[in-house]
Amino acid sequence: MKVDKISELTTNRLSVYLRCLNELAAQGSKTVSSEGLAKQFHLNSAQIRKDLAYFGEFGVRGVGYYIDDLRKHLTKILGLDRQHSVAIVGAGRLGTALADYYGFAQSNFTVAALFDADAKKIGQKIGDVEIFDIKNFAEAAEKYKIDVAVLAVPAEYAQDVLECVTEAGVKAVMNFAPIPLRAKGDVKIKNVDLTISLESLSYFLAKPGGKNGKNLKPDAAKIRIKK
Amino acid sequence: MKVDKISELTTNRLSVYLRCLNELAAQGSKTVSSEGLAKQFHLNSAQIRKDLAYFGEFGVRGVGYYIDDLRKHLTKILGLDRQHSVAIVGAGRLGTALADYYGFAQSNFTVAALFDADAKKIGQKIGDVEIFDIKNFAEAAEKYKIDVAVLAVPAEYAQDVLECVTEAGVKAVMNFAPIPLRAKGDVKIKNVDLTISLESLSYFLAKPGGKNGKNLKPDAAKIRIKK
DNA sequence: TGATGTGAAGCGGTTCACAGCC
DNA sequence: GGCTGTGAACCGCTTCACATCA
Repeated sequence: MKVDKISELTTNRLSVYLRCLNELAAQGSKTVSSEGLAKQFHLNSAQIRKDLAYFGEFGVRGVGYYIDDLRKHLTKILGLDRQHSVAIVGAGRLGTALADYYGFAQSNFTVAALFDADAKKIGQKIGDVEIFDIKNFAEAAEKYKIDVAVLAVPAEYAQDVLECVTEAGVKAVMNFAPIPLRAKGDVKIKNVDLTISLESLSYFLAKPGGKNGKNLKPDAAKIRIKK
Repeated sequence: MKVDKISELTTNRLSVYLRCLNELAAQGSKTVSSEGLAKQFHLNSAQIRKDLAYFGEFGVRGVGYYIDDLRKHLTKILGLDRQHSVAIVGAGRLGTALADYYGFAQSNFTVAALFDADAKKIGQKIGDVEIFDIKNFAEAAEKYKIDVAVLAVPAEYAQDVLECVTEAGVKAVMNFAPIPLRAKGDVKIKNVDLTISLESLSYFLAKPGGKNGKNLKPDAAKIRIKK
């Protein structure tokens, strides 16, 4: 297995494992087996072993994994040993809320700058972070060494903003706009689509057996015109 | 295929299809083929047909789908024809930002109440929405007919809050806290884990070939202790 | 002995390809 | 002729089960 063909499902789980290990370390544990981790955090032990084995042989047979050692490896693998500099584009409610989201710092991300197109907002500060004109993104990106952009703009502007930030050399983008974006080249986009999540909840509530147990008409389950 | 065994991947795509159809309708189109949809929005035509066919025979052979008709079906299937009433728990930055997130209204969700444990916040209003004491969740939930809870609280409180809201009868929960929650019974939880998304971006930037093309040492790709 | 690392089996979702229908 | 609806093939991820090794 080549390291560049690892699925995102695997890397997402690495984040989860790291959290679990942090918790165990805080409790004073020194080692843990894949089975122990799985039991405690409702995971699958074989999957843990397989995920870790993609990156190296971190375990000791008969013992398990040394927690501190494995934490260091995962931190390195996930790139959490380096600082990242974030630009948030869109200084509306969501953008400004994200500007002091404590989760950023937790993962070695620093919000370095906000951007907006609204002249009234430019120059204001959210905490320590100044709002700049999106037109000046490229120079600010260089100055602050931005390597991650968060898109918190209305859907209709998202594609344009994406092109703006990728042209400035940003390779990692977190998109909150509810539309699929198309990027050229080697750019990673993570979509956080709250609309889809909401509608998924709505589907769950609406579907037969969703909200009110099984007391909806069962023959409403499938609409069939013929057959 | 029973309607209750449909994967979440499918229902998520239904949301996407509905968006696409709304866009086409706004442009004045009347019908569209699965192939047409796929081409325009970078989807797979077979998958569109299969997803839709789980719920009925909405298409017409030789023609395609009538856009308005299909929109109505999808709206019904996703439960977007009924109003939902949302409680946001946690009146911090994120919770208050979500309180006037326009995406809620778009999907027929109304934010009816905010909740917090901080006495200083209780009684304040964010827009039209009042902040209540989380201790009074059950009665407020009944009064406002809350059917969806959004958890925007620190990770260490999330499980307790979850139990509080599910005991009040809430069956659909959107969780922003970066920990996996365990619910009893027939409760749907949607996790929006920004930490995992961020760390996924971090992984992408850190991995060989991620940020700087292919100019990192190739032999750093896989750490192998032996073999 | 006890737990890892891993080939093989199992499973679910996606894509193909075409019969069936308008 | 054109496009849907769908069985079958395909593919990738998960889980199993065990050889391997401390």
